[in-house]
Amino acid sequence: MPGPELLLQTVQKSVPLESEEQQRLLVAFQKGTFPRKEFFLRSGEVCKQVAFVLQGCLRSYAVDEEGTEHNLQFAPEGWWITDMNSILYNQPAQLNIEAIEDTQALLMNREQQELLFRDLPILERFFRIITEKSMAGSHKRLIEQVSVNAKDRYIHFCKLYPELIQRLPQKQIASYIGVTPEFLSKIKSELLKGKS
Amino acid sequence: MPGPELLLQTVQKSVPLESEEQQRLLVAFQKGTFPRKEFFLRSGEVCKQVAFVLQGCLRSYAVDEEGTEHNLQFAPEGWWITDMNSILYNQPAQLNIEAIEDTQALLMNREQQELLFRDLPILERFFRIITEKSMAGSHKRLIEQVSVNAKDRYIHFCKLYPELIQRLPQKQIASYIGVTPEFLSKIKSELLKGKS
DNA sequence: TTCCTTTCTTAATCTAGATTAATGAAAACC
DNA sequence: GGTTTTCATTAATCTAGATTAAGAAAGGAA
Repeated sequence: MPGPELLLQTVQKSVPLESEEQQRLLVAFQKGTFPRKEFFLRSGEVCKQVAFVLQGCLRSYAVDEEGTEHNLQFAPEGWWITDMNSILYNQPAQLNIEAIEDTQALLMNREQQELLFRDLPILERFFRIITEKSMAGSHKRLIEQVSVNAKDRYIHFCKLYPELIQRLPQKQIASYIGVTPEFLSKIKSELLKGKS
Repeated sequence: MPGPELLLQTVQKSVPLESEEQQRLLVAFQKGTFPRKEFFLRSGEVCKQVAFVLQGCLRSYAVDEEGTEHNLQFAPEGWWITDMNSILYNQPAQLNIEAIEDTQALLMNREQQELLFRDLPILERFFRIITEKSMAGSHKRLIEQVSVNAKDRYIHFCKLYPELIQRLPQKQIASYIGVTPEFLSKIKSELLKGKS
């Protein structure tokens, strides 16, 4: 059962917080526990909350017409995750967000967040900053997806998230880089041949 | 030569502004003029500014190893555009941002923007909100790219941006939806056949 | 230990979309 | 107003990655 220290640390990497501000921040959240395979959000529901992962790992994914899952994001410890389209526009989520491992998270709903911004403008700054950063990340991801082939996307993923390679089943990584598990298997065996 | 009214209108769709606040906002910007084919940003440069388009249209694109261009975003009147990765981390831009038409824009550099946030927290709110929205848009785009086929991506683009279909050369749209101009041509002829 | 489910691998075949090439039509430029 | 780039189209061929199928490994639960 990890405490909320990771959240305070994370926020304070971007903006300084007094002790009372820290308290005010924490009361905006509630704790959430998600055993492996349980859902934080199911597509069709309206997403009301943003999650900050303390332990474990969540993933967000969309399902296409053929029923194939496409991973959008992994959220291990210290990451934020939500369905921005659903929460912003109050629309049914296209995304599912599911625990890949037993997960502990801090959850904050939108109204709480807006009250928080009203009380502590510094936290509006924090969220402005992390939203800019995740915007930048999302752009990088899109560029990579359209302008790099599958093998190089895999190589890049390995460099960028070495700990996730250890931690996650290959099929989850395949779904993230946008190939079938069979093709990822082929890529890996080619890489092994090439190296030895 | 359009004035800055479009900017004030746009901001005030999200947050209210007093008259003095409006003035303070405007002085953070300078005017920029980009004849067709001129660049607001070239890859390799460090991006220092965000642009708000008053008239005309910009596009951002990345170039892959084979030299193929991949359009990330179009910015017609009322849209914001920048290279978030470059401006945030002060790194050489991966993106090019070029005028597709003769373009008038308002430009603001990062330091100006930070001073603006310090003076007017309400504008930090505004940028928090539009960054959230563009984050949501970027996510939608990524999901679409990986889970929908080219024909349906084109159909969706036509619905979403009917005015751009009129305005832009097909090759720019092809590059945005992630196909070659030849294949888009094929898609279009199939759609025509199907309809008649 | 054994059974059951999930995951990974290999290989054959298939397909959406790329590439190449050639032609005609617009625009843009002088 | 001609000429030179740029753009759109069609068609033949090619390829990265999907699909299908089937076996091997590797957990988990009991």
